[in-house]
Amino acid sequence: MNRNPMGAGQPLREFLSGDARQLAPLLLGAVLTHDSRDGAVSVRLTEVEAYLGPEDSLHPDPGSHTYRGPTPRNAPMFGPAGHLYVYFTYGMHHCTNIVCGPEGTASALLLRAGEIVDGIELARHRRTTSKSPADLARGPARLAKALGLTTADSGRDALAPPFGLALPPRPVGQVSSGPRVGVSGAGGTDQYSWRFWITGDPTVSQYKAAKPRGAKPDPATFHGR
DNA sequence: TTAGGGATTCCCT
DNA sequence: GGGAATCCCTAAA
Repeated sequence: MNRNPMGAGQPLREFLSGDARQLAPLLLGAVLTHDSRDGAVSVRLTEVEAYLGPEDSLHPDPGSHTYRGPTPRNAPMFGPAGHLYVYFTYGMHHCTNIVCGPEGTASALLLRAGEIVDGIELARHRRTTSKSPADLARGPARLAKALGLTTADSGRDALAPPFGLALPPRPVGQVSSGPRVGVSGAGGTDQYSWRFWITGDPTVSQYKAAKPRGAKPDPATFHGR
């Protein structure tokens, strides 16, 4: 679980300094651990989404929090790779990103879903409403909840204790991709098919089209497992 | 200072 | 399948 597919000995942080869109499929199967006071929970990532920063003028990303430049909230995304960007949304949920790209750029991978591979009892305790193991981290806010992450963790280094990230020994088999979830406007179209998931994995989140507040989801745009 | 809306989830119908 | 819950961030006045 520690070998680096980009070459033996190359530091993980350098690996993460690459293009988020290329990193996304390689991060599938990686295990993120958070060792808190209550205990450790580890999640094997099964679904991620790439978000880019404003520095690439050829490919602006209107779906990204950094589209309009740096703000206090999104500051970690401009920092070094391997750090966490955690944000609060809908008045009640937290979502977790791993920052990618060289320092100064603002790309990241949103962790959309995963499989709990360690600390399942603690994860279940945190996720009071979820019944089946597959649902514990099925969805970005669920994943953040299972790992016990909040905005207090935003900007912290995911590669150092109490966190840890281990790449899979080899890239996972079949990977699917499609438009990002919940992103309204152009950033949610198939021009930005930057959502990647392990094909057929039962922990991949349910697809829901971005809701323009009052519109119906389009069945034609279904991109599930 | 305020209004608008959100990288969602859960419960109810 | 639809709607509520609920608060923070951002932009605009």
